[in-house]
Amino acid sequence: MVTIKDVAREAGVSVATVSRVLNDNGYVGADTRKKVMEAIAELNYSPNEVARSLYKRESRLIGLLLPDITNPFFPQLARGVEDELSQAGYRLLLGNSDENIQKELDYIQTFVQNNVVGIITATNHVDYKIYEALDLPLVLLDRASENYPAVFADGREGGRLAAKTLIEKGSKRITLVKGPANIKPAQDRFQGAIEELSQADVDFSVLSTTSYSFEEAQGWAEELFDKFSDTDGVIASNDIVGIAIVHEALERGKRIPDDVQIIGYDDIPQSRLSYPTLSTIRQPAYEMGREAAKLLIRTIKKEPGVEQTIQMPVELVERKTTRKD
Amino acid sequence: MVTIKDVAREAGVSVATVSRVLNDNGYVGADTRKKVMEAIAELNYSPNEVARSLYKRESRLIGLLLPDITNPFFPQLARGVEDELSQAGYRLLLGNSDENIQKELDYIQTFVQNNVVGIITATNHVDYKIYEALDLPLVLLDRASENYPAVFADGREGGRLAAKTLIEKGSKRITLVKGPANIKPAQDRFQGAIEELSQADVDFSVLSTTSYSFEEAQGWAEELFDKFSDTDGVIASNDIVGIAIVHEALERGKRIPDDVQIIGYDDIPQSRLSYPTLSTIRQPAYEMGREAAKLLIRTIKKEPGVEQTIQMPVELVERKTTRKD
DNA sequence: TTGAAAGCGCTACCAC
DNA sequence: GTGGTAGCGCTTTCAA
Repeated sequence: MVTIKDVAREAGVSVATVSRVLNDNGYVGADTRKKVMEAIAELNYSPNEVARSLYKRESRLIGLLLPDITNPFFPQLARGVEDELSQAGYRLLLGNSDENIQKELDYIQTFVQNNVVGIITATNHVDYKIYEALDLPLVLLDRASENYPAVFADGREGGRLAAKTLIEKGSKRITLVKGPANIKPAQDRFQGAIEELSQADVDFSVLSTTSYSFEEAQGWAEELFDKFSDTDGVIASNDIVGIAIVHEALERGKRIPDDVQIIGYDDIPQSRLSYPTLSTIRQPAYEMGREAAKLLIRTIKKEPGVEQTIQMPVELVERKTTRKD
Repeated sequence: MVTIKDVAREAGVSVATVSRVLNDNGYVGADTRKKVMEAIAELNYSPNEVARSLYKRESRLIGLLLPDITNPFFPQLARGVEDELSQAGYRLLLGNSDENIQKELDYIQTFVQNNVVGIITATNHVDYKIYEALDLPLVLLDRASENYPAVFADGREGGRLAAKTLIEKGSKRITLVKGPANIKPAQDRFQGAIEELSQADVDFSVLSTTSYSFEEAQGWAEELFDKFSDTDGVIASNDIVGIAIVHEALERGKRIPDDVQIIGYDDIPQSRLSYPTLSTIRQPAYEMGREAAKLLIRTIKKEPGVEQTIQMPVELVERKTTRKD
């Protein structure tokens, strides 16, 4: 490993001087600077971040905590976060919590042990006690909060929009799929949909589900049509479940959208590849990730007047599982 | 921040002693140990990994370099890696390279700067010059190599299997979709398919594509049926493209699998949610991730006789886009 | 069985 | 403008 000492020796100056040119602060004579630069290039030196981090008590690392990168909504978030962060010179320490509190605690702890300068968490099972004690910039992603900066989409409005869409397009016996109870955003969109459905002149029923997983989605879809075989409009808890429902409807010989309309939630990339393509409520996941990263960077830099909360717009994406008018 | 000094003071011992109980080495009297443990608990102390890392010149961090987490094949790999690694007490520094050599170099450099103890890379655009100079355990994931430990699935065999399947099930005018030229595994499976097709008594044609992205998949599918409208069997370059092709075939009024059979590659989770469900060649992505992590850990620990290379089996998953016999 | 102290690579303060 | 050096939190000799 080549260290600052080697560079100093090579350039015939002191380590202090090398450090100055490295960090571009303090006075350094033009030719001294040149010598140092040459030595750096010559030795192919790059500073040890660990030593820096130790001294300055802060790294260029940021912790990102996700429920499960395997759920196609999260890679988008993660990518948005990374793209913004890496551009600003930060690197990502990644953890998947599976909404398991112990894993979450473990990751938070190692984030701290590694001197991260901030944390972004998209976890729902948040135990505020840890976060409270955390003396670190924190931003919540895909989750609202009164206590922390947060970036999230308007779930309630999204739920309303989904319901309104099906109602306007003529569904009369709507089935609303309720996502996992412990996932806050799932409940928000559920509430929004309920509000809208309650005010309208339609029958509706609710199917309770406890997961978003690919493995189980098919099961929920079957259960749905077993229980509510005559439904003519389904509001899915997310796109995975929505795609599974489309699939199952076709399997049972229903015509989409004539016999049954289906609307998803999230707008994951594969929704436009389903057949028929899935109408859905879009959350701008990638942009949410970017915004969260920007917000975090601003709070790290202690910029004044940083908004506590960014609510991203939700949007109807009309494709082929809803009727044309 | 509570440091080892605080603990030492609280316990009435020296920092050396605290360090000894922390690392469980050297002699420590039973009651001294007890006092220290109590102080640690009392102060809720956990050691600063950065300081440790600096002194020992190695961290508990591992760098993971991926082309793009947004491509659904990679979250599975990543999750496998993480599950295995975190269990062994390692944490993940994550980077997406987009197959861009500069990003790759940047990430590698910061991995090194942060004292990672090893690197796993699933990048194809590998510039061996950097890796050669790297004095660090490295394992290649989803990529074969003679020079480095690697975990990958048998692409050639997979390609063969895909072709053989379509041939056996009666396709006579097969279209083979060739994946991006710079992606090694894509070429392996392509070669395997070519081999098999060449030996068989069928016509076939090749469609060249340059990406795996969701955005463009639809375009490839359209191009395919525009150019080869009478094809009765398609070997897709991966499942994303496969799903897009299924979609487009249906759109054009073709019956699947009667008019055209389609076989994908990877077995990403959403393949079983497509309609009809996609027959495909499965790569055990999650397990590949785990194996890569295990392999890395073993080489880090310098265990003797570590295999240089692990080839994972590839497997036909028959679903609804191929005929039943 | 324990403590003192050097030193990991770097930054920042204080002299000159 | 530049160099010497203390010190970031920890581990590991070396002595006692």
